[in-house]
Amino acid sequence: MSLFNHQVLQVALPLPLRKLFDYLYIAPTDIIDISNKPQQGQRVIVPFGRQTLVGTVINITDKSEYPIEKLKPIIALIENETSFTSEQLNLLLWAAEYYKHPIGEVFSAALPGVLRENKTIGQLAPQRLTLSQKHNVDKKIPKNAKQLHKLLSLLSEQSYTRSELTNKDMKSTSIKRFVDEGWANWKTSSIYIKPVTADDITGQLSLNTEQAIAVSAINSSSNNNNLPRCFLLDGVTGSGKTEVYLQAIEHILLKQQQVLVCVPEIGLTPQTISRFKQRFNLDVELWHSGMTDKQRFNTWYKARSGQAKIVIATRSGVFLPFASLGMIVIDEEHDASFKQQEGFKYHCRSLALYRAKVANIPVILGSATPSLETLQNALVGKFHHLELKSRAAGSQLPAMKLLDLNQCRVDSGIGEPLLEKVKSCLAAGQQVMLFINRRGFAPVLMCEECRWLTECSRCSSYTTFHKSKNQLICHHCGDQQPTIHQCKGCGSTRLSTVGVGTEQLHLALQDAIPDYPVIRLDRDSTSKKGEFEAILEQINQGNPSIVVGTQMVAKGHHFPNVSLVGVVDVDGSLFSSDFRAPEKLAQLIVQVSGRAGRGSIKGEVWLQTKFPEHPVIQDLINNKYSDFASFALTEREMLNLPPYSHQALIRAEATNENYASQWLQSISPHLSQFADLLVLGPSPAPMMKKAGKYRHMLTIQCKSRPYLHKVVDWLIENLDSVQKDNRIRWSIDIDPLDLS
DNA sequence: AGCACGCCGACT
DNA sequence: GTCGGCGTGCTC
Repeated sequence: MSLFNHQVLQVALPLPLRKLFDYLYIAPTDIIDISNKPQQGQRVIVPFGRQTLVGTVINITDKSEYPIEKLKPIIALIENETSFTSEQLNLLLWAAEYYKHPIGEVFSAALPGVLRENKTIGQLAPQRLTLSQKHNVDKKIPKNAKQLHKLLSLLSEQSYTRSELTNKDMKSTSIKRFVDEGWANWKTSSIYIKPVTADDITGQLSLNTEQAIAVSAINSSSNNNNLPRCFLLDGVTGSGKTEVYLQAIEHILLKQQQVLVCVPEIGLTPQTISRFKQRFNLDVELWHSGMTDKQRFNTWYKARSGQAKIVIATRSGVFLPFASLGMIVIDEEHDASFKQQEGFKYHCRSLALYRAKVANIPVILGSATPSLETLQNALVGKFHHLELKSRAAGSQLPAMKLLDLNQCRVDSGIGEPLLEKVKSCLAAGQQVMLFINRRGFAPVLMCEECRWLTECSRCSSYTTFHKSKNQLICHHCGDQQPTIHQCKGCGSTRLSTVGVGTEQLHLALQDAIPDYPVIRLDRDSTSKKGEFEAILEQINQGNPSIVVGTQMVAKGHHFPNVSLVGVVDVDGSLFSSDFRAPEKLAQLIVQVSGRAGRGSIKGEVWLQTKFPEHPVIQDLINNKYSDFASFALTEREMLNLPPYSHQALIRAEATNENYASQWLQSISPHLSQFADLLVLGPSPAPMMKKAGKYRHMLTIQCKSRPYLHKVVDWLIENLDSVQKDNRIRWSIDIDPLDLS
């Protein structure tokens, strides 16, 4: 059915529904308004049931699947412009399809908070202080009023926002004077964006050969040959990755394009930011969750207008609009915080790669410990592999020590020699850091006599000991067996679990070393705002103390007085149910190695293990990360694990202990219609009981990504009809990282 | 997700 | 007699 002068708008609404809603658009008869025709990417305000919602126009047609007489007209087009660039529209449509996430939530996630409501960009655009024309201000300012003269000369060049003026040390009283006198006023006008010149860039460092090769490879990558434009910048700590970024960025800026720099959540440190600001006398903007709505809008706006030359952002920065994006840098690309774990579970790196491919611009993925996914891409030639192997003079690696826990007394997870070493460091006035990799920690039952571990009889995984159920559960395939009390290898009854938790370690240390403070640093102990910073401050004072923490402590911060780092629970990672645990452990060890012994003290890193001959352990202490990585990749290939296969995860949660698992169980038979598919589970999520909900998951693994997506499409289409159960809440995770 | 409607338990 | 619990169903 076609309607004269009526159009059907297919609108994405911020709802957890994988569909669009159709609305009528009735062209206004008013000739003045005729210019405001609906376009894709335009925000609209629509009636939805009893509420009104802000949505985004995705398609404009003249027919609808829905009975056309039931269609409601939109309330209004919010503004006379598109809220998403065509680059964003392309990215978001692809992302919704790839991650199988409700499209309205995807679009909503890409908007700054203030635009999720019925407000126009024009209303929110930052006000700029603009010089009035008629006044002869120069003569009216007293000679000795330096601030006012400086402000005048600034404003003679261009208009400024309040925050830009504050950044230039302008006092609010001076600004007020200008406004009160009528010399200048606040306007929302756009500004002339000055071209970037070589004068805007200062303080380049000279490059070593490897750095120079990397910079020239990136800068000479062009869009008219078939070489990949994605670069893995694989450089050890202290090898000068940042200088390579900066010089590659310089090249883009001089082409009058913008650069997006994505950093891990913890990576937005003042040092990083100031390094960019020192190098470039240009508009460097930030984008992260700690900013206010207004600050976020300003960055969004400046990226879109082209004013922001560089945006340093956490993962959601990949959605920002750019007038002319020229390059994306992902620093510490292996970092798990690039994957969103809740709601729309996208990976910043994957989206950056897609976005860059469409825009035909280069991407730099930088890391000292690249993810196996990225290394694999480099190996098969999808990415250029640029290596920086030499480190800056003066920095020396700490000594690595392996502590065999079979050969010494162990108390609460700490071997006696390590405890003695901790004491001697403290006595020498130094600090000690002890790490536990608790994420993915799962207790495995082990025989104290012959070191046999409880294995799953159905797959090649180890089973996890569940004390509450008194069962051994395989988190890989979900198989459950009653707990055994005798070793199947030697018959011994001396069975114990591998691994310790932070609390246990914290208490044990306080007990053993009462004279020094034991500082616990992890997500649980730092949930309150500012608490984390307060603890960091305490550590930074440098007084002898022991810091007990999880991986988060290893990132971004360096404490000057740490001479000893201990990785307490290496074995927990070796036998974890998460196949990525060894990779994470290797990354952690490389990172903490950079933490021990800065300055004059030579550091030591101690690894505790009951399996000193384990190949992963041997690789970690004797070889470089790259050796470990190629070993790990071989193993992944043998076991057909990612990146040699692809995974999708169905997570289900329910208030009843058994519902989620039973529901997932009933899904499995329906999947047998698909060939070449490995279905694992249901198995309990590592954090099985969370907020009173019982969580289980089903892993689907497949060699072919398109085929996997076909299966997931079928599931989404049929999950609610085949196995209707509204006591269950389920979600899908494509390319899951954290199997919890 | 909201927000209604709807049908059963403890309160003025 | 009603207030309110959250199960169920729908929203173009």
